[in-house]
Amino acid sequence: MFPSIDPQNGIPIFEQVCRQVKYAIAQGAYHSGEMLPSVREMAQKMAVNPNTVSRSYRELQREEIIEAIRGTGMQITPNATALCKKERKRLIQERISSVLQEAHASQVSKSDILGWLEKEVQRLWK
Amino acid sequence: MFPSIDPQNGIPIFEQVCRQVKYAIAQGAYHSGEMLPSVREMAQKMAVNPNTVSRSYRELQREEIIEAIRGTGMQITPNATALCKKERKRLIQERISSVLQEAHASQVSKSDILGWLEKEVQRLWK
Amino acid sequence: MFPSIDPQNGIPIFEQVCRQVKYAIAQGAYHSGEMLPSVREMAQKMAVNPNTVSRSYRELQREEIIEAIRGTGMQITPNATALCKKERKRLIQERISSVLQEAHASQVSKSDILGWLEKEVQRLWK
Amino acid sequence: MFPSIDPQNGIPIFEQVCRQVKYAIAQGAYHSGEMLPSVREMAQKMAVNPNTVSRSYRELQREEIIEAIRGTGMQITPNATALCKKERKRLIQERISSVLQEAHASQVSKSDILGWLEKEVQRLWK
DNA sequence: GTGGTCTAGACCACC
DNA sequence: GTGGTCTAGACCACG
Repeated sequence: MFPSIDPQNGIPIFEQVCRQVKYAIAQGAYHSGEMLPSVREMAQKMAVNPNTVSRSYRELQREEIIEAIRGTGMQITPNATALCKKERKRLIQERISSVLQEAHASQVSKSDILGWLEKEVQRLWK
Repeated sequence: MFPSIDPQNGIPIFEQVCRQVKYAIAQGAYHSGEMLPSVREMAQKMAVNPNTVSRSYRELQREEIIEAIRGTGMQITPNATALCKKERKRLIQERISSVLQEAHASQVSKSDILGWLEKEVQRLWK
Repeated sequence: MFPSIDPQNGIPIFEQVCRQVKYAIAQGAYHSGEMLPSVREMAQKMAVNPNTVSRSYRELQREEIIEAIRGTGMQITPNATALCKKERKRLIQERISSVLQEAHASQVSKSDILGWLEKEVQRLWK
Repeated sequence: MFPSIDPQNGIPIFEQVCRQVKYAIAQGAYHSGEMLPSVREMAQKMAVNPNTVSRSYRELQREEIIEAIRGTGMQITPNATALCKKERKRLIQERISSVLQEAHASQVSKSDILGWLEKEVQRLWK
């Protein structure tokens, strides 16, 4: 279900956990009203310190993607799916914009950049 | 010549200094055999502690982009321009590949992604 | 465990720390997966500033002898022992080659040099 | 006559100049009572800053290998040849002793070390 | 003047 | 608790 995390790649572990939960929600692996695994369960699944999972959940709560049900656990909010999808889209567009801007600043020619983009798009979307 | 650095953006200052020097070399602002501004001079220009610049220069030395001439200063190596240009190209291609991969994994449709790319390329390369 | 360092012998302290760690690993005092003493601990043991130890650890990281586990400490990499042993061997062979070359260039006779070598080897290896 | 110096190898340039002069004297290229080239001349020959040659000469004077003749230049002292030869011998013996000691401390086997020594001696003294 | 090293003390994010 | 970064100020050898 969750690919495990990489403690060496510079991205904080709690951030990686957040991303994976959001990703799972955006893909429809969790739906509104479902419960997320408990902190301890999730920590074990991901081979991560429970404190770290706890921090991730706190973060997700702040973004209103999950909410704490006292004595029960963390529940996916009604608009979680929409939020996660929207965020993914925004993030991807931002990254595209930023990399193209840098390419332009580095004086990469239009034909070079179009070539690279074409190649990757072909490869991925077959 | 050098835009100043942003101490708040998460990227370590010494890393920002490295990047700016590499960028300047890639753009042809420095050529092989020229001397880089002295540690103290650069530190003042960028409003940064000399130790920080020193660390950046050490890093650039390790990457064989500059070399220290004792008692004299830091000199651009013969192949610095090639190295910097190559690195920029590699970085941009990697980022393009990675963002498109994520877009694909998020099930963005081919037409959507092509639309976004087209729009940005038009905007930047006029 | 670690003999302390000599701040007066021309070799930078951070370099001496690196060497001692590598030496300890080559001798089998540390094994893959173990944690190195923390920066602050090592600094106290060696009566050195923590920043200096930090620089040594950074260097060892670059050589892939240890890796940083965030919030946890520095861990010996899987191939650290092999790397350290190999480096020691390389260094010794280089030094032998260089001193013999200089002896030859200085027109030391073959019998003289053999005599000196024999004497030292006997003395050390009993 | 003088091989040129290497500004990148860690050994101070003034030290390299000293060594080369001593080496030349030990080899009999200069004899007692002869004059050394002037600071300016030597600096040009070696492509080095005159200040640096000056410092080397000062050093050689301190070791009583040359002496200043006012208004004339630097003269090789009567016992220069003996001193230089003796120093070379001492240096070589010290370095041999030190590297063998390190090899022993690193638990290199007697047969390994003998093999390496043999190979190098054969190669150099043919 | 140059770069290189070291110390001291501070602050940060992470686990 | 951990490592990582930054600043400040000092000292050194080199050219």
